[in-house]
Amino acid sequence: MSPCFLQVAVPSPLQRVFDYRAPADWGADRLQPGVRVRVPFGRGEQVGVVLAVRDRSEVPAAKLKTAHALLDDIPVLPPDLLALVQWASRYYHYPIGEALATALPVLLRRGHQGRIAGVKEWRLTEAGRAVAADHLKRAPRQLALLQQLRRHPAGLPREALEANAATLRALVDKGWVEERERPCLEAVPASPEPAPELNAGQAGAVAAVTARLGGYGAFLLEGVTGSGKTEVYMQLIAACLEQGRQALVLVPEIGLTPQLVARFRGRFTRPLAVLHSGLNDRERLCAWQSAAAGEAAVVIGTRSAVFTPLPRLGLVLVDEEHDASLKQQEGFRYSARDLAVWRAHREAVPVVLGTATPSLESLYNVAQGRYARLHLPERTGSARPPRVGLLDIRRQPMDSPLAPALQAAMERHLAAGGQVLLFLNRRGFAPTLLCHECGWLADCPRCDAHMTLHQRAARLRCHHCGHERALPHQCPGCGSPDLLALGKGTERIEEYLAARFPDQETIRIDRDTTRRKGALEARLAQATEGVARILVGTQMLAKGHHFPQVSLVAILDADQGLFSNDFRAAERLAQLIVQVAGRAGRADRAGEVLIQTHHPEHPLLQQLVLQGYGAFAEAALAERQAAGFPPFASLALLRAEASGREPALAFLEEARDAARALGQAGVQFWGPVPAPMERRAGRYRAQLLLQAPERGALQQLLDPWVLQLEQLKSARKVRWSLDVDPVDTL
DNA sequence: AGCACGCCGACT
DNA sequence: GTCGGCGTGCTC
Repeated sequence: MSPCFLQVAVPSPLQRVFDYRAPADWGADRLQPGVRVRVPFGRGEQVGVVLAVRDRSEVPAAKLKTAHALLDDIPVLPPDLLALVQWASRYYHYPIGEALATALPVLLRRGHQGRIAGVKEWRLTEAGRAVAADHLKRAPRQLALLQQLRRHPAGLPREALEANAATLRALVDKGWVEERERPCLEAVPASPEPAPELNAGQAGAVAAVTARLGGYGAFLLEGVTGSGKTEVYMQLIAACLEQGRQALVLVPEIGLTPQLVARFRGRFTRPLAVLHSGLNDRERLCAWQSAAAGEAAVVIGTRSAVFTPLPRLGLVLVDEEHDASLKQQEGFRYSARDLAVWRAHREAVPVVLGTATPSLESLYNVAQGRYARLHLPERTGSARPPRVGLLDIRRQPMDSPLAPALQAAMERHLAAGGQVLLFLNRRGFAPTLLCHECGWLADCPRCDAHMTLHQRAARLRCHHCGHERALPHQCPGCGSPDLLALGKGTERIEEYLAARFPDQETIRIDRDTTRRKGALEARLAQATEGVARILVGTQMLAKGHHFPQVSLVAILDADQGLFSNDFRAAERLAQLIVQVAGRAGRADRAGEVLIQTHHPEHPLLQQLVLQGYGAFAEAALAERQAAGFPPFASLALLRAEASGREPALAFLEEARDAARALGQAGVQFWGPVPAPMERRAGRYRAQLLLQAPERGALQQLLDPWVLQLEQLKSARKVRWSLDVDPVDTL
């Protein structure tokens, strides 16, 4: 029997794999790519994934070690998925061992073996449900836990319980609370919701994609808010399930709401698994395994769900394909959308990218004939598109954050029984605090940024590093009590509304008011029910939620997005405006959208308002082409941060020189330059941008370059990362 | 990245 | 005389 060598990807920041001897008694049939092994590494032990099994190794025998344990009988990653992660590792130039570790559920990368059948949950017993509250008058903690469990009769996992071990113990000893195991796949509905009739656009889209089931095809499904994209998704999934295959659905974090899951779950007679960031390790692995075992027929999840093994994959859907959150912004910086397309191609299944506001990349792919465009032109039912208007706020009175015309519109809509949604992408009371006497500004000591004033909390907070301090009563510089809150945030709008519309209930939805678990759901429910007539909030309010009574939407400050250094800022602003506008007038009353700006003549706003997103996108694409920016060029951004400015810049300069020395034609270098906010959380940041008209030229440079970067002496003093296809260059 | 080994300043 | 600073070398 010839000796057996394993090529193993070990989690380490090295762009390399490591060879090990396999013990002679390991069955050759179990040794396949994709199985995990426990191996000695350095002076410790690591869990790695076997990439190849060979009968020889180039590594000198003296250096070779023997693997310790084989953890899987069958590959934890099937060949298709292993290929996906390996491709992504090469494309994004992220070490294969770490890339695999990112793709696997935490428990698997720690070496967990065996199937997880269910997740442990705590719930009230019969006796616990019967107990009267006054039994626990002297034990407020126990009472609180009891009441929490009453609100969640289905049970809660341990970490969701607002109770310490002693409190829980006390209630268990009384026989009021018990632990039980719940299967992680929920029972399917006995009588699923019937599929509604489709309009012509929806039916055409469903027909086009179903015709391609069983082979690769990429589709851009473009439909305004309310045009019924979700229904198209569900009927496509139904067609896929009918063929006995599985469907993968990727959604942005913020869009994966309990309502959406419930809607999907209610429609199919096959089990659905959900993968999102709120799961604990056991829940995540359980869902993952049920997908890998072929039991879950539909997997719906956020970007990391693109790595879920699905033995009978038949369809891939990516919702809100333009959304920046589909790109991981740290560590393994992959685009879940782009990997979804690659995966669909490899596994020969259709992929559908859905959105109301396509990314310019996807529109370009349509123009190139790589994606087929499916259009849902109409809103379902009798809903009509909203009227959109620009509000010139130059020379408006400064004492109100809302232009008189907006206030009048609000009164009109409120009187007519509509809800009003005010959108401002800035939380807190005011962006900063200024001393009227000496000009002192509340700056963050650790960042090149102002601290935001939070009135109710009476704190100054840095939104970039989390640094906090008490709100000063006098200027720390000159002692003057004359401190001015500069600018406006959502909290200040809320305060203003309370004074201006005292009879209307207002609800604020931003990260500050929804930090507590379940708070977002509670507030959204309040908003949907319509008790609150005025809704004010940030981004969170713009995405995915249906407020049927909202008839007026206002964007309070469109100017932030108009003059950013980032080449994608205009695209983002346009998408945001369209998404926010989609919140208006969903039912049968026509909605109204008002955009406050100091630049009503700005071509971007003009184009968007007068001609719509399509015309905007066309113009933006022409600009990108002229400037040589994506999708007409490929970018990579090398970032560095260090304790001082110099080491970061020195590393990037050395990196740039090394790249130039590689002599790859067709790649331009911009920088290095200090990052737009150079100091953040006490660290100095800088970046070097690589731009290439041809993707291939960039990749050919990156391959050898990244290996050299690891060797640079100046790299020791910095933390660096490479971002291929960055979504923001800031 | 960790974590070793390896040479020069202020301390029990 | 040591404890420990972080410079550079390695991980099959």
